[in-house]
Amino acid sequence: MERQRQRRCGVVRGASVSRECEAGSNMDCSCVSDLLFAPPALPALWTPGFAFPDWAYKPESSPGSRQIQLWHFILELLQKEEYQGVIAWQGDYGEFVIKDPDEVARLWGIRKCKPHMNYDKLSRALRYYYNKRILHKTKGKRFTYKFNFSKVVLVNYPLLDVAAATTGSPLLLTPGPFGGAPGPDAPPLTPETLQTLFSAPRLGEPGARAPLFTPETDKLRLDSPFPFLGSGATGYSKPPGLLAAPASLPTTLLPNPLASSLGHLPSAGAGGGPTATPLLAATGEGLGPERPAGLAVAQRLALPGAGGPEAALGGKEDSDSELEITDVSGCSSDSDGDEGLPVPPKAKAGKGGVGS
DNA sequence: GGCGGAATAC
DNA sequence: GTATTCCGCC
Repeated sequence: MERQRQRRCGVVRGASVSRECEAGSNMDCSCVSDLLFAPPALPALWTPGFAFPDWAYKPESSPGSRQIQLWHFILELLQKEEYQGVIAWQGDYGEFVIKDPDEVARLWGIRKCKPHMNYDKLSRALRYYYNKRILHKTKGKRFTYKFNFSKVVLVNYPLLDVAAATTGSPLLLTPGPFGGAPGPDAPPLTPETLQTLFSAPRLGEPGARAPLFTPETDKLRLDSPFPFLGSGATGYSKPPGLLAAPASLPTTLLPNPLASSLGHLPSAGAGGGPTATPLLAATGEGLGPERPAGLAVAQRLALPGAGGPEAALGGKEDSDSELEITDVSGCSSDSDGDEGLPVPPKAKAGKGGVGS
C-alpha cells in the first residue's frame, strides 16, 4: 500500500527531474563534469595534489558505468581544500568525515543533476559500496566512512599489468573473484606482491622476495581490504578484514600516477612522521594491526594531514580550478537555481569554512 | 543516524 | 550496473 504512494511519487518526481535536467540542458550537466574532471592528461607527471589520476575520474574509466561514480566524486571533494569544510579526511587512513552532509549531498545532486538529492539518499548510495568493499562505515562516528583504497585502486588501475610486464610476470588483475560472491575475507596480496606489481625490485627485503605470481596464480585476489598491508609474504595469513592504509604504499616505488595519487591520501593525523607512519589503518575496527617489518621501508608519503596540505601541493592551483564547482547555472537553472551554486565553503564564508 | 529492502530510472 | 527514491526498522 505504501509502496503505491512512494512509487508514484518517485516516478513522478524522478521523471520530472530527469526531464528538466535533460530537456533544460543536457550540456549543463556536462559542464559540471568538465569543471570537476577536466583532464589535463598527465599520466606520467600527475600532480601530487590529486588523490587519483584524471583517468580515474573519466566516465569511460568507470567500469560498469559511464557516469561519474559517487566515490569518485567523494574523492574529488576530499582532495580539494576548498571542501574541507564539508568533507575531509579524518583520523585513519582512508577515513573521512562528512562535516556537512547537506552540502555534500547538494554538490552531488548538482553533479548528477538531481536537485532533490539529500544526505539520506546519498548515504544510501554509499551504503551500496559496503558490499562492493569500496567503502566501510566507521561505526560510532557520525558521517564518517572509510575508503577501501585497495579496491578503488584495483578497480581503476588495471594497468597494473604494466608492472607485471616490467617484472615479466604474467600478471592478470581481475575483479572477477569478488564479482558475485566475494569471500568473507579473501587472502589479500602481500606487500611483496604489491611491490612486484609496481615494479619495485628493491624494498624491504631485497632478496627475500618470493615469487608471488605462480602460473596458477595468474589471478590475484585483490578484493581484500588492503593488500598493501599485512605482514611478509609468508607471514601474512590473517586477513585484515578491514581497510588498511593506502599511505602504506611506497610512493617511491610506484612507477606512475598511482604513486603520487596515493601520496596524497590522508594520514593518521599524528602518525605522519616518516618513521612513525602507521602501516595499518584498520586499527579502529578490531583489526590487529601488525606491522610488517618488511614494509616499513617505504612508508612515508606526502600526507595532507601529516605535513600539512600544502606540503603535497605541486601544481595544485591548476587542479584547483578544475574542481571549482561554481558554474552550474545551466544545470541548476532547471530546478535548483539557489542550490545550483555550490560554491566551495571557502567562498561561502558563512558556512563551513571550517578550516579543519 | 544508520541500515538495507524494494522499485525504479538511467 | 549504478544510482535514486522511498520506506520501515533499529
